[in-house]
Amino acid sequence: MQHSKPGEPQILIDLSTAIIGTDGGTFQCRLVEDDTETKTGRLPFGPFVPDQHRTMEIGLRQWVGEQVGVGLGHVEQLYTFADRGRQHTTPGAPHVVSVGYLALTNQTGGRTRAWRDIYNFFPWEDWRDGEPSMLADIIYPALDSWLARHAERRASARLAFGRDGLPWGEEYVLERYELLYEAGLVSEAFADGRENAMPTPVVPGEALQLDHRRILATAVGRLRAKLKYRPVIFDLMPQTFTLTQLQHTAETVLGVTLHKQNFRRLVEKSGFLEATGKMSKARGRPAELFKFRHQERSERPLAGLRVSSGRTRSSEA
Amino acid sequence: MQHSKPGEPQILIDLSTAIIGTDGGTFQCRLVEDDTETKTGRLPFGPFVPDQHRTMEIGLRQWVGEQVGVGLGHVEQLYTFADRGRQHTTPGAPHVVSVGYLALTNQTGGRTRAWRDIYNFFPWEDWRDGEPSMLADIIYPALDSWLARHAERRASARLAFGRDGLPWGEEYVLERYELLYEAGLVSEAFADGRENAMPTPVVPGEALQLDHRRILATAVGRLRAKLKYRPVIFDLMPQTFTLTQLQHTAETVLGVTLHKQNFRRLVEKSGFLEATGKMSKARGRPAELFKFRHQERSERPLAGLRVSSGRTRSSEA
DNA sequence: TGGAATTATACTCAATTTGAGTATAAATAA
DNA sequence: TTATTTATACTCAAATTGAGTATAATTCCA
Repeated sequence: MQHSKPGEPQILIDLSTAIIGTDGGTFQCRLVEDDTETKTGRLPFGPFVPDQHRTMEIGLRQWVGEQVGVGLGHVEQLYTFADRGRQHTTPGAPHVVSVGYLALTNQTGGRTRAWRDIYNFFPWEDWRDGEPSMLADIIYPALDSWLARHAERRASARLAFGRDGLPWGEEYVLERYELLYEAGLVSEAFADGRENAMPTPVVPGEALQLDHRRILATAVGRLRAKLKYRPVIFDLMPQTFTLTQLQHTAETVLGVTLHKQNFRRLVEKSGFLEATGKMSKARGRPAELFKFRHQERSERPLAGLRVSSGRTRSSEA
Repeated sequence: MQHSKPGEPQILIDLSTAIIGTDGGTFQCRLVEDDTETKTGRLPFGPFVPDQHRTMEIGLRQWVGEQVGVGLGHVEQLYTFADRGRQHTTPGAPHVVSVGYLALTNQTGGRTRAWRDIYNFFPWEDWRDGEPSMLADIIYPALDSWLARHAERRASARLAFGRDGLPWGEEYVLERYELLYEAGLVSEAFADGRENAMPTPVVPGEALQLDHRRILATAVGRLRAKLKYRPVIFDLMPQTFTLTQLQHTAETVLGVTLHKQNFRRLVEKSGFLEATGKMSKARGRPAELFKFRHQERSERPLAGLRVSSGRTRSSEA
């Protein structure tokens, strides 16, 4: 019950934000541009300074504003990571705890270097064209060989990766990343000094600085789960949009394809949409433009968006 | 991107754990017994000391072990609270951030002073005998008068409390508590020096020290939500149990009554239960004793436990 | 100019799940 | 022995879901 006495090592809190948006079928995360070309990317982050920041959200908005200047919609706290040896590890330095946040935006900056495709960091998470072949080719063999020495983790691996006939749960993004980390299959596992040599095989997928890829995995997992019971998808949409655009956004986030007619039925029944009367001009038959009814936001869960994972893109008629 | 320089005020992290169990229809939380009779209760908590605790969970297990000595089942991080002025507020003292945890146990100590009924702290959350009359009698009038001056919070209040024909969502425990706090209707709102005099009416319900009632509200909300998609309920059950006991536990946690026959159907179909062949000895017809299949735990979501809120206890045939 | 291709939208239908019962069985209490 | 209590089995209509087929309104291009 006593608090730590003066003289004990200081604790520092970093606020790190995964800013997520979509842009025409790509799933994007905003990185900071201040790094040299050769270094791995990083999320916007900075210390929580209680004297300046009445709440952590105020602090994070300051760092986001200064470092990337993106307007944020929905913001939510994800998780607080504090394991020793998973982030900054200068000996003697204060211990750094990082509080991860998810922020959604509908202003993605197209294809600048700063907006990066999230599936670059987690290529095994994109099932829109069917099961990524890297799972069977690289990940499962490597994971199985590790599991042979770590039988106690087998049940977690079955659930996370949907082995032995279990379904692939698209929301277990963090669980999958953590297992790969634990198995030494992502390069961050070796930046921490847990082991010395970085062995092959390391699974494809770009790394990020510090524990930022872990925070991003948490963000994606949370967003995928939340999409199914809260109307957060509209924070990713422009003012008006067609039902197909809405569906593509959902598919981009979830990493699976959906059944078009049923998606339509679900979303129309939900009561969140208001027809604008205007039409989109595109290739085939024009689609009606809808907008989100903000008044309804707080009301209904938009239950569903239940994945009825249609065909994959490649197998479409 | 720079970290805080030496000389800035120190940050302290408190790890606070809401240990939850059930005991024959009461919903219990473990408090620490070291307080004098007159003081409000508190959760087990203590500082996170990075040099001693490799992870926060290790730290919390230490404080729980020392302060209450309860064996923990499922443990999960809830949220990190850091708002200035919502906890310790000695000026000049280090800023305290608290990380709240939920822990489940099946060893409740009966009716000691240390195991307290959670609905003492949130009496408006127990709908097993129908809507608590205090809502219409005390809470809604007080809340409405506050909302008249804070129209921007009206939508949140409608969702949290299920006004205007919206359903009561039993998982919005934190949202309801936060609104009552914001409206100045719980006594903790005045311990912080935000306002000086503590006005009446203050809503019924016992307070806890620091921000512990807020952490407990987070815990209950999370548990209620999680019950619907993960088999956490079994962490609250003894080794073997009848279906009725299982149902009573679910009702106790959710604060509503369930339709017996449908609960049975749901739970039998889930595949989590294994009949032991033994029978319980009680008043009416003996019930079969079941046990939880641990191997299945990781596999299925126990989808459902969908509240089909049967009759209230009082209106039963 | 007139299909072919493309995209949007409407509608169907069987299987499953849900909500709300009724009916019956096996014990104890009086 | 009968009432009371509790457990369990079964029914049935309504709603939801999964997976289509059918048709409409455009542009593309030969």
